[in-house]
Amino acid sequence: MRNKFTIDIDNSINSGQVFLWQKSKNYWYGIDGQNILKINQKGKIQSMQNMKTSFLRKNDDIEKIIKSVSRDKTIKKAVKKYEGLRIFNQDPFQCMISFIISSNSNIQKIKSSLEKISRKFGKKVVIEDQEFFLFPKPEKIAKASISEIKTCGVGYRAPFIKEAAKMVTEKKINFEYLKNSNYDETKRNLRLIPGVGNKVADCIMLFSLNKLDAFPLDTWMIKILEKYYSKEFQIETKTITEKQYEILHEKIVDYFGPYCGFAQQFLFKMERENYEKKWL
DNA sequence: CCAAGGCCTGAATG
DNA sequence: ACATTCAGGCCTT
Repeated sequence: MRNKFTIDIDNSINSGQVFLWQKSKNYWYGIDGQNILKINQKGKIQSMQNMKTSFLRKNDDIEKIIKSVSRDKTIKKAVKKYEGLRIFNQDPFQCMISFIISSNSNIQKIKSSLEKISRKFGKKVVIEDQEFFLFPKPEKIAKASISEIKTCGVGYRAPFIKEAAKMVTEKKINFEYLKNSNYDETKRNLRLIPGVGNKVADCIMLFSLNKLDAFPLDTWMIKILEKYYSKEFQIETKTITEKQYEILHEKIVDYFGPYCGFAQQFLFKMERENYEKKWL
C-alpha cells in the first residue's frame, strides 16, 4: 500500500535547494536540466518536455524518514512546523554547477548567475507563451571560454565551472555511477572537482545523487548545531577544518540516522525563517 | 594537521 | 555620495 503523497511546494522550493524556479498563477515552473517542470500547490507535477522525472521523490516513505530523524524536541518542532518540506531529486549537472557557484555567495546572486548561464548557453523553449531556457548541457559549458562564463557574474568560479563541465564530458565524473555508489565513494569522486569541497559535495549528493545521509555543514548549520546541539556535538573552533567536518558528519549520522539529510533540511529551514531571509 | 588570507560580485551597511 | 563589509566556501601558502 502506498502512502498518499503530500508536499508543501512553496516551502520546499524556498529552502535553498533549487534556484531556477518561478511562480505564476498558483503554479511553479522550474528548470531541471533538459526538463521544464510545472507543479501545482498539491504537488501534481508535469514535465513540459514529456520526460520522465523523479524530481519529487514520490517513492520515499516519508513517514518512516520523519520518524527516523525525529530524535529530539528541536527537530520535532521543525518537522511539525514545516511538515510538507521535501527534498527534491535534481538534475546532477545543474545541481553541481549551482553549488559551485553558491560558495561565498548568497541566494539572490546564485539565482542571477544561473539565470544568466541558462540564457547564454541553454536552449530556448517557449511554453504557454512564456520563454524558458533549459540548463546548458555539459558539452556547451566545457567548450565555452572562461571569459564567456565570467559574463554570467560568477567571478573566480568561472574556471571551476568550465573544468567541472569538462570532467563530466570526459566521464571523469559519472553521475549514474555515483548514484549507485555509497557516501564515501561518491564524495571522494566529487572532491576531485575544483570548487567542490566538503559542503558543496554534500549538497550535490543530497539534492541530486540520492544520498540522504549527506548533511551539508555550512556556516548556518554550524550555528544551529552550536545553538541547539552543543551537548551532542561540541564544536570547539570557529572554522571547521576538513578533519572536523568528517568527524562531525559521522556523529550526525550516528545521531540522526541514515536520513539525516532530511533533518538538515528541516533545521535549516526553521532557523533561516527565524531570520526572515528572503529566498526566491 | 591547522590557521590565515585572497578571491569575483553586488547588495547591504556605515 | 562613497567606502567598506559581507555573503549558505574553496584553494593555496
